[in-house]
Amino acid sequence: MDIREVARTAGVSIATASRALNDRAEVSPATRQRVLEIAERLGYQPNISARTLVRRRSDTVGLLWDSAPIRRGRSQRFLQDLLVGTKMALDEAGLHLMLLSMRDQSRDAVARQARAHSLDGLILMGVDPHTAAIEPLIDSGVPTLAFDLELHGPAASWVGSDNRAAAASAVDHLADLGHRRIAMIGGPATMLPAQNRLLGFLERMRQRGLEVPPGYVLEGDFFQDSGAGAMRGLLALPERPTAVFAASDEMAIAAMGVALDAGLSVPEDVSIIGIDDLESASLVRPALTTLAQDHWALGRALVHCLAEIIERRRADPHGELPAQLPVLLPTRLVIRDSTGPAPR
Amino acid sequence: MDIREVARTAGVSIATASRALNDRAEVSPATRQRVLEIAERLGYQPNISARTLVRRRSDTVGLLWDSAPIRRGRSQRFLQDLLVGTKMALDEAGLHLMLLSMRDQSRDAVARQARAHSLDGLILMGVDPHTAAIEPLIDSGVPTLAFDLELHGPAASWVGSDNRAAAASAVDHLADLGHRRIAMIGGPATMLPAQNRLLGFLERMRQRGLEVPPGYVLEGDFFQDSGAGAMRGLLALPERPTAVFAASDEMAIAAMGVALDAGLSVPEDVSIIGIDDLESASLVRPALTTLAQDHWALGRALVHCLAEIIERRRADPHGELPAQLPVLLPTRLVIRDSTGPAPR
DNA sequence: TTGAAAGCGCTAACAA
DNA sequence: TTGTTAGCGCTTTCAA
Repeated sequence: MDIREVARTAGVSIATASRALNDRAEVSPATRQRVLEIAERLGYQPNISARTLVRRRSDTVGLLWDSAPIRRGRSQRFLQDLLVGTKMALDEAGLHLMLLSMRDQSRDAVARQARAHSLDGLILMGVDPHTAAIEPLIDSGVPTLAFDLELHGPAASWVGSDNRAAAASAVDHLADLGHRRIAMIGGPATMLPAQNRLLGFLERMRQRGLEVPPGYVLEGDFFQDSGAGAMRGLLALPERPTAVFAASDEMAIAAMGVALDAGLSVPEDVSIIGIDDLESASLVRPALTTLAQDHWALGRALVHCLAEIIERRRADPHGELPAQLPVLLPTRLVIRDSTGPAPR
Repeated sequence: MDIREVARTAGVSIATASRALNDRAEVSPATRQRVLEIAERLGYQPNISARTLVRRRSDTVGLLWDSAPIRRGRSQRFLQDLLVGTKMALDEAGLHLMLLSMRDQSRDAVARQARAHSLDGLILMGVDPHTAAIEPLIDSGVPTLAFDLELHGPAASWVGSDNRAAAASAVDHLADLGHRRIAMIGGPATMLPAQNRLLGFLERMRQRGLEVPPGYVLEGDFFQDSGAGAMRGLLALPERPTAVFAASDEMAIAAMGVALDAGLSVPEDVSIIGIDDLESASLVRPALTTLAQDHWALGRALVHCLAEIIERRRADPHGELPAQLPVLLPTRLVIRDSTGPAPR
């Protein structure tokens, strides 16, 4: 069932059938109508490969998601949520989604995959900023948008939550509750969100005149074990904090578990706040206070930017693109039961 | 940079270049070597659309995942895990993954998409068994494998956990701890896993001589709210159960929350066991005892079956396929802190 | 407004 | 072992 069959049945040429099917202007209403009806009746479905081959665009976006951490047993909940949000947004934009793998580790593997599949654009999530693959990708000029990864290039940009502001809100929330000894369990120093969360934390602590004693800032890796380990360190301190801000819900929940197991009450003895708003956050007892990242909004924002770059590229393949600014979305403070007034 | 360029540079015909690139036997080692080197040097990357068009296969599998529940705010953690497991397995099998959407609700939308993209196979997850789209899909003859959905056809089959055995294990575990008043919060009656979990529960209860009083079997929908609601019902019973088996971790965790909020101790007053082994299960306090579904193994099993059907199809496009049997994988009892000896 | 024809980049049948 | 050639199904000039 191809376009030839449709054309023959409708008694027109293939060219005309194509024009009608693609809603081109130069075809007469009557003809268009007839072709469309016949295509419908015959169950005609255009062959995407043929179309992509000749149009040199696929209406498909590739998504690169480094699954190595998951392979090592770390779950990356948040990225999974992000994936869902992004998929929805792509659906709305009429773009297909191809999941790419990072198995091929060669420098330009990604750019090559993009070319091979005639991908219109690329999305990066959970990709290490030091991956050698990024530079050739930027150079290739394929429209690319990343989550939480500073990407700058002629057709590249990035989207993320405003982590600095988020961390500041966390400090504000705790400080407003009367806490003065506030510790932070940070993320890996190489990652942008971790950097900004730390920055926002330190900044706001200073602004509010709160000290950060030695040992009060620990580096985790966003995953539970590191959160638990850090919390044990915090509890062993001669003067332990009355509140802890963890740079991920996963670490926050693990930290809370350690506190509970140590016989402390949360939030009576120690308040804990996370960031992400994973589903687990509302499931655990006490339910976790956290800064919610809106993965739907992030997905939409990303797809929006990407679609715009693609559109611009199409309109003028070699023109200058206006510099793309990163989009930073606000987080939302969700107060649950793991934070309360400072003890005494 | 196309195959013509490679051929010209190597001083051979396009056909020979193609043969060398595709590792065909009829090409001389010297020629092959030369072509490969030149392709490498030129950064040649075959155009997938062109290849798909002529070969009529794409080495790509489509994954259909009904995101409507997520759109309604239900998370489907387990499917997300399954997606990850499946993606890994596909990578290993050298298959690309295309995420399909169910936006187009017409009966044969899926089969059409499969044809349009020349997809080699299809994976269904979280798809309602009553969806009208399934029948035309089966009829279309596209190799299709589903999770937790009885699919039978010339090139279709399915994979899932052995839910009946899983439920039986749950009963055994609780009964071994001395529980006699065991209730169950089931899943939606239309869904296969829910049916089998209920069946396994009732069967094993009978086998062990345990009664199931009226009101002891409640129907939920796998999501948290229904678990909480059901638990409230159970606690309101004149003689409340000492143990509850919930047909999903999400319901189990919510049920546990209700019990805790009602001032009961878990597992001292009531034991709770779930099924899935979501990440949250190990995060909540008390940590949830559950029956773990191995999503990696499920993914691998599914991809294995699918690849086999695809292979067979290729070898003999119109031959009879041997009847595919569904693959049922065992679950694993993970004993944590939410189950304990029966009270008194 | 329509049709004829070229060609997107590749594979594979056939011939040499 | 290699080359010539005919398409795969579609879009898009160009001419009518």
